Amino acid sequence: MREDVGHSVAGLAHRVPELGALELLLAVARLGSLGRAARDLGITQPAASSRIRSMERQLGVALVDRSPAGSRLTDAGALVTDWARRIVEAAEAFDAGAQALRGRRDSRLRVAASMTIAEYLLPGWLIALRGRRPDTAVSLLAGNSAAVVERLLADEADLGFVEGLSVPAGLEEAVIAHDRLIVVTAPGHPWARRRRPLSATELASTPLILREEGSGTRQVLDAALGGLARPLLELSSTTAVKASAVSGAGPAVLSELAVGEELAARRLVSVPVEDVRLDRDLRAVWRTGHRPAGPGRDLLALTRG
Amino acid sequence: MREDVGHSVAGLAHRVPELGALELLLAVARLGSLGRAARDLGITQPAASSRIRSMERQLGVALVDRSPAGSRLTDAGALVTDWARRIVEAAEAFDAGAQALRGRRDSRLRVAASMTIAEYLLPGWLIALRGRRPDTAVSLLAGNSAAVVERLLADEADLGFVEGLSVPAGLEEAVIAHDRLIVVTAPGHPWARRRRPLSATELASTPLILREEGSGTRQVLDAALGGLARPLLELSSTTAVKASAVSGAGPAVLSELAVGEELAARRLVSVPVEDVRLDRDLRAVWRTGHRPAGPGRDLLALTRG
DNA sequence: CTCCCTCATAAACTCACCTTATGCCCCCAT
DNA sequence: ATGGGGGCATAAGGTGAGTTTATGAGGGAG
Repeated sequence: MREDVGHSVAGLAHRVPELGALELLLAVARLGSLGRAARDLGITQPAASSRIRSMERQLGVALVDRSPAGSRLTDAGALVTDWARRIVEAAEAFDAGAQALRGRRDSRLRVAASMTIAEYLLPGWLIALRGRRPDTAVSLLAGNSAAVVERLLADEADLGFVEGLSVPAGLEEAVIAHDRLIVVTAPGHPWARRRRPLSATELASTPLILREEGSGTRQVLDAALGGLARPLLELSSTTAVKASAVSGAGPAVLSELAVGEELAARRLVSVPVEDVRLDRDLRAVWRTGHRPAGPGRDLLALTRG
Repeated sequence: MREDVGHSVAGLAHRVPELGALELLLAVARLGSLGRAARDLGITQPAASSRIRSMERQLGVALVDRSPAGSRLTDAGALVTDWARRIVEAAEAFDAGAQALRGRRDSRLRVAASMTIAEYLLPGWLIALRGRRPDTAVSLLAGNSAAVVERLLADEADLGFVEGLSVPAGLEEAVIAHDRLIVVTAPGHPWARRRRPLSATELASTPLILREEGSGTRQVLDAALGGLARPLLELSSTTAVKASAVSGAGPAVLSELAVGEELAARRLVSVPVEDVRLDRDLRAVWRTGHRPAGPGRDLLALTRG
């Protein structure tokens, strides 16, 4: 369990420039001059010059070509800048989420969302919403589907997002997207090299790494297999399930949303399945008669294909 | 063009904890105690305590429940930790790429890759490779397909990755994955609401935001349309094309790899197309008779589905 | 009851980063 | 030719965040 993503190379922070430096690099790429980039970030030109220089020293690569006419990225600099952009985008998602989490009850828009949606989708939506309505304060409350429903009925949230199967009474809903559970294993597992799809009975008779009973993910799987899922491990967070699967503990069943990066990096491999309905809808929900208006309506519009 | 990802909220770095703090938070989540997390990162327990505390102050949310038996994440803390993990993973990719970029000629494995692959796929592969062969030093050279071929033939690289259509002489190859070009627009564009797929003639008769002539992306599009692609803008980097499309300048044609996040966050919308072959293969290439052995063979194995 | 592990607090030190104040270089316009 | 302005680099000084060491308080297990 200690051999996964967080495997303590102990010093990532010393080998990767800090966020401010990466932002500065992006600004230089965008504006074409150290001085303009500095002004853009509200620091002085010598500070920018020094920061870029120490980043180049740290990485051991020249990033920008300085000239009396301005500064342009080197080839290596362009590549580094693109990698840096990924970090900064993740940081923007973090920031959007964190602001909503801190948001007080007097926010213009009170959102309640299930963990999976809050984790993987909502930050992106909030960034898009901020692009359209920069002055909207959003507050976020994350919990399981039952908690979301409760908040809505108590009028403590204007708009909710859930992934369960159930259609609660007293609420209206709209399907906004589809999700699918998939079976994944570490690349070394025998199933990783399977060509023939797994059957429902095979899946039901194999011990799996699963979320705990009561979670949306588990509900869907149990329903699909007729309540027969046999747990090898029962863990209470998507992340813990992923970590176990990556470390080779066994096959796991998870939302497609949760494993995109792991599949791309081949830390996990998807195993084909047949004869099992693992699709599920993601729904927006609100109190009957209180269809969201204003910013809520905008957010809802963003989430629909 | 200034209204995109890098839109200078000027202070992201002041609102997002720095990488060291995020790593610390992940360690606390993993190890269940501030002290153990501190030891894991090679700092003292008071330093960890203080850092977590200032992070909580910065975010305005309690992240961990302290008890004499240890520390566990709060609900909000679990969410924040998951968002933080995304940043740290992007930083790990950055680090893996940067190390390879700095790598000297005496590295055990010399890789040459096209920009798109170096940008989006290679860092993940390098992380996976490091997991299997921790002591392998990799050097990376990124350029267009022609440069990759040149390096291989001059024996300045052991293994290359290209996305072009061509099959160069003197080299052997293996298809490792498939990529697809897609048409994207900002959500406000009329095409974003189309249901009927675009025809080849429609695509060819509409001015598009494109990569420059000579790029792999442009080659594939020109071939698919019979050399008729009409540029609205010609830009020399994938990033610039994306930024223009996001800001609503017009429809763009880009690799699927490049726009995953933008599609997920609805900054861009994919437009269906019919009767146009926009698929392309991603290939590993090496000098005839010099099929990679050792670490190169491992990397090759990683990249194949 | 005692030992150990947990976390918090206080005081002193370090050092990375910023600002201010320069200087040099180049291009352009007068 | 000759300022003026934009570009970057360097030097010197200040400030603050993060670190360590030292210590104390609380709870659980043997």
